[in-house]
Amino acid sequence: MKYDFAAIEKKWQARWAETKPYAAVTGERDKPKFYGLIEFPYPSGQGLHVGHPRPFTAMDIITRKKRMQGYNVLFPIGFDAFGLPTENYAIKNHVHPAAVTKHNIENFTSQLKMLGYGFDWDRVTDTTDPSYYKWTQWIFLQLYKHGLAYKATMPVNWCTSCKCVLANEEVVEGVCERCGSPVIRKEKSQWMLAITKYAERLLDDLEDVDYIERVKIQQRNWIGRSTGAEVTFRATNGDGIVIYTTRADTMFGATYMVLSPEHELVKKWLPELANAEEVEAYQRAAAAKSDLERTDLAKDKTGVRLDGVRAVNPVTGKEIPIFISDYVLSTYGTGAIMAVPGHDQRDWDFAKKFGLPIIEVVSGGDVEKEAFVAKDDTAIMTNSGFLNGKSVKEAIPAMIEYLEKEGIGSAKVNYKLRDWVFSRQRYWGEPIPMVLCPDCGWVCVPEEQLPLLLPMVESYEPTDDGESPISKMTDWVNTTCPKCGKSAKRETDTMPQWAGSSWYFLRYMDPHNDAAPVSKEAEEYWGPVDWYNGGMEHTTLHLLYSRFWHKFLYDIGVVHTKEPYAKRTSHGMILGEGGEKMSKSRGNVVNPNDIVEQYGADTMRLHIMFIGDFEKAVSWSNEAVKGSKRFLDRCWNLMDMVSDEEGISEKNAATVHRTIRKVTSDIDELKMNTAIAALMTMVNEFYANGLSRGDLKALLLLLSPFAPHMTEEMWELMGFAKETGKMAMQNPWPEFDESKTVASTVEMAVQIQGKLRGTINVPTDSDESAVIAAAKENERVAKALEGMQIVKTILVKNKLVNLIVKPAS
RNA sequence: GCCGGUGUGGUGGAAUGGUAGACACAGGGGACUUAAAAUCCCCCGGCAGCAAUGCUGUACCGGUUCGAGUCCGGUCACCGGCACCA
Repeated sequence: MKYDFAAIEKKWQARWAETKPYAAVTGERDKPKFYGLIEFPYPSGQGLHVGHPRPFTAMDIITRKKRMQGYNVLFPIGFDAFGLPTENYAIKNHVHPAAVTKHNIENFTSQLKMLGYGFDWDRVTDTTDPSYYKWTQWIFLQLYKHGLAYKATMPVNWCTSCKCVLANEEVVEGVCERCGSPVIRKEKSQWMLAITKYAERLLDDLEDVDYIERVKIQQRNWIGRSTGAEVTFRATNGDGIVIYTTRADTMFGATYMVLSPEHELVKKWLPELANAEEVEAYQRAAAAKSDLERTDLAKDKTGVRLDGVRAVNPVTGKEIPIFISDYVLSTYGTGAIMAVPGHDQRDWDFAKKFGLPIIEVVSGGDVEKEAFVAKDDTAIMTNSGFLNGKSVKEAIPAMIEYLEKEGIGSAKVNYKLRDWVFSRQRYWGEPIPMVLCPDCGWVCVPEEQLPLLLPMVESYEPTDDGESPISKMTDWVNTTCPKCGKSAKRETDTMPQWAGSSWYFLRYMDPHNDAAPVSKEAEEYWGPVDWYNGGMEHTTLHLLYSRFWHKFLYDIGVVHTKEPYAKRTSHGMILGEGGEKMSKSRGNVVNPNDIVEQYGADTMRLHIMFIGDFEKAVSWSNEAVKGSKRFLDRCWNLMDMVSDEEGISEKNAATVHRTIRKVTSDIDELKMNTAIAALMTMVNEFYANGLSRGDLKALLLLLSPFAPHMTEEMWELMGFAKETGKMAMQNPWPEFDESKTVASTVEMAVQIQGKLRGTINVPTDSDESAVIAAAKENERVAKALEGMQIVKTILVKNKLVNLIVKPAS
């Protein structure tokens, strides 16, 4: 009988839809729970591409194995469906984004079902469903009520093409992460979320979670904690200028100061400056620069000296000039620095350009050539009064202690992380449930009025003045103040795409709850997510944002754990043939549908796992898929050669037990490629030795997470389903017997001086004398030993023996 | 510049400090077949050799070790992240 994958896959998918073997049971106490999560897809119009099945199949395999190991498994799926591509498609084709979304979700759903994933389809969550975004809005209101959401006018990243504000995390190398258009700075009033208040916890709690190291490192870098000191410099007009420095030790070398162009003291001082016009011109020029231009011009320092105000270095007592320059950022530290050109390269560059004095206060370099920035023990303070002779490491705390005693400074921790710009001037997102009343200011939409539905509009086009399309819907915008009843206006901006995805994993636990985002009972049972796999590109966006929301929900008692995800792993990208990124323009996009049609879902699943190291990028090869199909064919054909023998056969025992051990541990370690290789080896052995019914049974159970359709069909055809009364996937995961993994004889390597000279077959666990005796009988070894005497032997049991020899005397 | 990662056959990739190249793809040979496909079996890093076998080989240079793809020091190349963060 031929392996008719199309019919088999259709049959089993229908049976699973009917019997729901993947349903998770909230509150099941007889089994341990396991919550496996994958990042829910954005339902794009192109449908699933080969990038999706990689993480999905891996977690499907993990959760299938967990079920067989007796866990109550939650493996859910949903759709992160708000977002720009859908909106843009809707604009172009004059259809409502909701209709586009519905259509795309249907398409995705059928594709996911086609691949045979064991999702609990009764828990599907869609971020654009009002019954879902009701709770996204509710969480926003809680954030607002706890002072973590606020409206602020500030320079924000503005995408010139999307006509929309972007979060810092969405700007990559000065251009929009989505569309690649230049990003400029624009003063706008925006909703902000105070993620910086959680910076320390987001950093510290990384210690308690099992994330792969590069994710932790990337989050740490993004949060960017630095320790230093804040110091007040006195200006000649009496004002205090607060600066932040990590190098308090170098204060004796501070020969000038720099404020960011946007610094408030500059505005205050303008009237008393002799060159106010020049200063204002510089400020205007800096504001007009895009992020890209700011970084492009990094090499060439610009700035203007403030003519009329100077500062006093508090440790030297000397008067020093003050500049404004855009190399000092308004958004980090205090927006003002003391410049130490001898020991900071940026200050050095600026000082050289403006002819400012450079003083060496740390010896060891040549400050005439470049800034000397070393901080190790060999760097010794000089020209620095009471610090002279100390190392930099000693000098920093000594100076901070001095500053604190004098009352002019104190230790300070700073973070690179900025607050999260939370409003978007687009249609297809969650409306922000706030009302602006001329008398009461910002007022929350009452919780009982949620969800605040998106209004139907005629056009979704963003406006050139940077207002949301909803702003034109006067019926919707004009409302009454929930507090005082007077006429008021609704917020017309919507939430960013990251809002809905910041808590969706909680909704899966209790997807139909209308009284709370998630019930206490369900959250306490399922939380936290045991294993979350997703892309590296979400490390500083989604992953950080959702940790922040979760910590907030913890603080207000919605969830019982500080961290949402106990474990986080990450998959590499699937590249096109030749290692290039898949893209429509290159024409190298692989559609999973085509693979499934040609080879079947089981082959697709198996191959995407076999293709290479899960964590690394791999290139897709249409040719290589055949190998995975061939393997499944070989498995199928085993049915023709299986003997009547029940139980694991004697001749295959070592192979079978070893394979069970290998596959079991490899799945847990996400080494699917070597797990499959081990299964292939086992099948090759079966072809060489023949196999029993028990051998085949073990193979089917081990293979069932990878190729669930074919294994169920074979399980049934072989009569195993009748015997056990269960589908293969409902049987216990096979156990291995360590004692049976070893064969009676082993092949050992014989080395002489560390070089391989031959191999010998000896009984397992042979001792040194037996091994050496056997080695001497080996022709090649004997030849190499001629005229030599053995002076030392190193024996690695059952592996190798290394003979150290010297010429016989 | 800073922080990560990677470098192994024609290709994708395996190797708790212990027989480098498992397992596959491609390629070559054979069996079956009227033939092809499919299937089954064998070979497949390089150099030399009919072969047995020998030498050599994991980006490069050096070190530690009985033994190094693996550990240490240095160099080069590529990939990812951050980037005027004081």
